[in-house]
Amino acid sequence: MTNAEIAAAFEQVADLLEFQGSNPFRVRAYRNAARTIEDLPEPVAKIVADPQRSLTDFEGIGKDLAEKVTTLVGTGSLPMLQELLAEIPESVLAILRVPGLGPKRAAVLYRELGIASLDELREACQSEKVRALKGFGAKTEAAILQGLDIASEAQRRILWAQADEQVQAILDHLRPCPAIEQLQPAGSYRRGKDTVGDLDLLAVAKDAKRAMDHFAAYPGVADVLLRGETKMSIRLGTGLQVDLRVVPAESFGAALQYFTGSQAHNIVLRSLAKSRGLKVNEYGVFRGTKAIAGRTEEDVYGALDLPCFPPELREARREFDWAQAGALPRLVELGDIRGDLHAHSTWTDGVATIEEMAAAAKQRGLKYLAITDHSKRVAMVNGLDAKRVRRQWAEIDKLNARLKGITVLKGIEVDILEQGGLDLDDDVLAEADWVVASVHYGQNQPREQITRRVVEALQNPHVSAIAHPTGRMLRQRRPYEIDLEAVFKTARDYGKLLELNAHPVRLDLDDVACAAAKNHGVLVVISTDSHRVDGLGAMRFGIQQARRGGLTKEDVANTRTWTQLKKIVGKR
DNA sequence: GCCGTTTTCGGCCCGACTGTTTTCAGTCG
Repeated sequence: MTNAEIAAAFEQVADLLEFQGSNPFRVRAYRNAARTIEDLPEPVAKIVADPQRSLTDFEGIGKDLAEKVTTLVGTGSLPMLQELLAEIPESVLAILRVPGLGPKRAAVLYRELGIASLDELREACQSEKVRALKGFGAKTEAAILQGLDIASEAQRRILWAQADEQVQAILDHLRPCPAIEQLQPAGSYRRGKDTVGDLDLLAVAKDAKRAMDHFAAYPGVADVLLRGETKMSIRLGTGLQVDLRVVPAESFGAALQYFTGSQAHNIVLRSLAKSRGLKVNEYGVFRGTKAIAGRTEEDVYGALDLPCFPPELREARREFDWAQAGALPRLVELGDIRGDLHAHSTWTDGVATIEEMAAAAKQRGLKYLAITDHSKRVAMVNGLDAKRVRRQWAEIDKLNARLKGITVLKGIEVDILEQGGLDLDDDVLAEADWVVASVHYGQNQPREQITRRVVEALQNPHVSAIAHPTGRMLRQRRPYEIDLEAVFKTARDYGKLLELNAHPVRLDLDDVACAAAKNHGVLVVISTDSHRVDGLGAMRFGIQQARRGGLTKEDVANTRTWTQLKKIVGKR
């Protein structure tokens, strides 16, 4: 069983227990354990199999949950979960996803009216049976019906890049408002999560009412969900929910800290404060009733003797341990990047010439750019055979002779063939500065076969890196199945790199995988896989993920000069 | 169910908003 599957089982247990009205802290214990396991940089099965190690060493996993994990790994199922499912139909869990309905009310609906599915819920609301229940009323009934519509509207998380567009548009709308003095987006958007569920905006305003009126007048607003003194929620026509909070200037830092989250990070922070006789809320840090911090985030963390964590690290993973040890990693930054090592040109499916790409890279301050067009197997895009790639490289040599301030590397994105092996002969690859290998075909093969192909490619002396190693290549396609553990191990043993493809919809090496690579001592290379000049701008998406994975400048290969880098990958 | 510079019991983050209440429970983040 994979970590994700084990985590999902625990999440389901938590949902069911919550529905049953169990001790909320017990529910939280299951959710915490699910998170811990999901974030683990190695397969939990490996830890279980190792007699030297114990699952209870991990945060939030005690004796009981360690046993349950062992059961799940060994048998693939969990008796406790089966028992819960025998008592409660799985379909009721969908009801918990309806906005405004939590475990308490869902349980009343199930107990009093036998409602066990979304369809039954809609039916009961429409026939006005729900309003008769104690604690419910006509307004609640209407709210549930509206919530049902939202739930069925595939209300899923959107990609960070899509959220970014909407954030910028809203900020542009809000900034001219004279009542607003400070404005800052928070939430998972600020933490740079690969996907965003809703947006949180934070403002300091002379006049909260005017600020909210201005917010409500944003042309993209479809619906005002709620509006109070300090908080207002709207839903955009795009389906995205946006919350605006108005806070006093002396609380701005505390509010920014609080609304940036994550929730798990805040829980740890507040517990820590409590153990020191302090209280943290969105208005500040308090000793008794006296505020001792709140204006800036630095003050808030500082009052607790903590460094101001970069938002990307605030996930209650390891940041508090790092801070305690005084060893918070200095995360990689966009400015550290010296070169881009995956780009296409008009020779295959790119839309810009090599020279145009090089000029754009130089303009972005890069010192080198590898042109890695496809090899011949990708016939659809006129992939390069030995003859054409050599012609391209001769042209790059000529180009380099007249370019100043940037070096174009002679690269290739060589296909890892279905039956194994690479799409170009070793004598050709040997002439390249930079070789990325990737799986484009045979993605439905069994896990062992794909793993073998990639591992074999990593063992080829001419290969520099594997592109999209987790197989998350296209948004709409399911990633291929691969034994990442084996890939990390081989990459480490052979001194090869794994590529974090920074395309906004192709986040192939996510934050957890980045952390795992680091854990295995494997360097990551962040590349944009650009097919056009503005594609080079996607580097920032990759940086975000790498930062979330705790990667420093040293963990990312393309922060090196090309001279340093080619020693790492053993090129001439 | 986890956890321990108040350690094996008794805690577990904290506040805003809403609707149905007549002082508060439920939900959300």
